[in-house]
Amino acid sequence: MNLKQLSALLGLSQTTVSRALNGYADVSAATRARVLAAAEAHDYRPNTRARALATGRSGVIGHVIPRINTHAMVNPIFADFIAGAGETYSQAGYEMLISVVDDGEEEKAYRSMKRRGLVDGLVVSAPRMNDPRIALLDEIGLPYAVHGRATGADRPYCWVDVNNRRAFARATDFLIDLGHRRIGLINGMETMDFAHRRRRGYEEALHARGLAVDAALTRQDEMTEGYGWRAARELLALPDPPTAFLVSSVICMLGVRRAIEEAGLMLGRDVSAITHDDQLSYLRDDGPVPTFTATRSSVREAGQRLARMVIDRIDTPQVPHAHELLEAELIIGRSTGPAPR
Amino acid sequence: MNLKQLSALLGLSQTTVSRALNGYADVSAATRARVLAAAEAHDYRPNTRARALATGRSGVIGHVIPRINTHAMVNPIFADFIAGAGETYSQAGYEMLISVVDDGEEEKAYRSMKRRGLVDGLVVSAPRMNDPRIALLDEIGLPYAVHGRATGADRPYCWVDVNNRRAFARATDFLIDLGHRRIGLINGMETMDFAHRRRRGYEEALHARGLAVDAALTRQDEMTEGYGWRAARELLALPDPPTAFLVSSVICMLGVRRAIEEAGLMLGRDVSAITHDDQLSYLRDDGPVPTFTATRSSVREAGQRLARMVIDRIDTPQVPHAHELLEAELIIGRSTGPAPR
DNA sequence: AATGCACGCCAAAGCGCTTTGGACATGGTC
DNA sequence: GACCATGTCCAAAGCGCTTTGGCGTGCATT
Repeated sequence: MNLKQLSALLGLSQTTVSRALNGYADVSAATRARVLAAAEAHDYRPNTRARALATGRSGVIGHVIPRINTHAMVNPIFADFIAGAGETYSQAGYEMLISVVDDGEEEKAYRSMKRRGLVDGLVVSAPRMNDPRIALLDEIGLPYAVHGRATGADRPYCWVDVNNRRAFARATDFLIDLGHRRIGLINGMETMDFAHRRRRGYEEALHARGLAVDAALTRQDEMTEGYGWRAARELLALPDPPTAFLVSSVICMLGVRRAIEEAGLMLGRDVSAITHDDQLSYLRDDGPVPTFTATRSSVREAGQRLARMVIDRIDTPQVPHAHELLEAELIIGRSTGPAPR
Repeated sequence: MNLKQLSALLGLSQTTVSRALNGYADVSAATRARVLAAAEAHDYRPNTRARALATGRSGVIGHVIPRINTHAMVNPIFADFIAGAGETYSQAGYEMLISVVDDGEEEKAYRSMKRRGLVDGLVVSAPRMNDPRIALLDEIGLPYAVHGRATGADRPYCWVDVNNRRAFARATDFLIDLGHRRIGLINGMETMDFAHRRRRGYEEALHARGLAVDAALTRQDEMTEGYGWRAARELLALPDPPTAFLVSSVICMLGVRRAIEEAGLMLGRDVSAITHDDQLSYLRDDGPVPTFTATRSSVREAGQRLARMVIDRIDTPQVPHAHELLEAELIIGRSTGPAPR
């Protein structure tokens, strides 16, 4: 059933049926009701491609995921982020397109998407420091919003981000309050903007309390369980080991806990640790008293908000760039306690 | 730059330019070369929507992810699976569309996708026992392929699956060879087809060696770290506890290891455990000697193969339904050893 | 009676591509 | 010289929508 058939059936022109369906005012109430009823009865859905061609809008928003080498680490937060964004898209009548492109082909991919009219807008993920994609997309002229910020980008752009700096500053502060003086940082890759900000929060909090930053106590790498374990093991083996850790993700934290327990220590008593918790659905930690003390912020919610933001950007490009800074909650669990003396 | 402009520029008709670009034979070599050069020079890309409308094919393949309640557990293998499928799609010139739909709306979503001409084909994930989606998609007439099988589906369909039954049978057998007689099964939800098959493999292997299945030694649930920990803890607390475990995923396994270590036991010496390993990129365990003994099969590769399969299905629907049964490797790591006596 | 104005509807022109069904040369066959 | 096959190219007709511009009709205004 297409528009032509539907309008023939109703004895109306395609114009009128189309306008009735799309809510134009110049259709009488009676006619609109008839049209709506018939559309419903025959389960009519306008053909997406034809509509896209006619309107010049595809109703699709793209997410580009770069494929680094062949052994790309897929971001563990990807699934939940996508789920969140996807929910919002569905509600708003948009579709989500995911494009896996070889690293280095990203620019080509963006340009191609624009030229082919494939998408109305884009979501940019995992911004790095001075991320070049922002200037690029402005040049290409594709609406977009960024999940995170790109320190060094000197132009305005839309973003949703967690206040990573403050989250890690608060967490550090909390540990200091508990009497910890040597605090290890098991960070993500600091070329990633979020990790950079977390380090800043950590360092600022230490300074504010008159504590020196000891480079020997910090690590950065891709956030796997194995990395958490290795890093914590190494740090615990130092002559003057840290009594507490800041950890960048729950997966990492699982490794940290393992290293602590292997060392015959007890998490939350002998050694404290706070992790950032993105609330990944397959790593939920929300009993009455959570296992881990954490700076918590739902990446799924970030996905929802970011989706909304791109849509707004597409609908009203003239509005100034929107920002949303989500504050992470500091959730007290069983992995922290007073510094042992 | 669109086709009209490009052909005007070349002094050719749109027909000829289009046919030159699309490799038709009735274009002279010289003309084709000219067209190709001009297209390259102006970075011409045919408008996807117009082409889709003209050809009746969208060049898009859909992945539907159902959103169960609000607290949907997003599948942890989702990201790697998507990455694999996405790679194949890019190479084949297809795009991937991901649609998050409320549970219960799935049928409506499929029908709508068909009517709107949104996608040329679909990938069905996480099949349950007697999954109704298979009959539904046949009725709707949308090409598809299934990631996994649906026990009870009585019609032919395309699928890619891991030989879960054999993998778990082999793992069980291996543990029996090591002298284990009481083997616990920490399974996924057995409404899921893969979990059902794993249990079958486990039971068959026990029977084949004359061992009885002890229902008290098996568990099923969503595969989280916490579940692995709880299940292993409970089982270890039994009067006659298992000396070995079969575990359904690496995330679960992390919890199992924790429970074992908390109990003061050593994994691989006092208690053995084998997990299934989907080779998730953020949970890689591939040192020279892996931490975990595992039945290993790359979900990313499954994504690649499944993508290829849907594409083939779209291109040549008349061909009989394809199947691919991937055998999991049994990788010996440090989490297994002879049964203590 | 002439004018103006909503109101409700429609014909037709796109959107940018693909594809059908020729048209026109050229050259070889009989 | 008539005929046919072959090689190149093209005009025009869609694909299924949206949107522009306009056409009647009836009613209030002048």
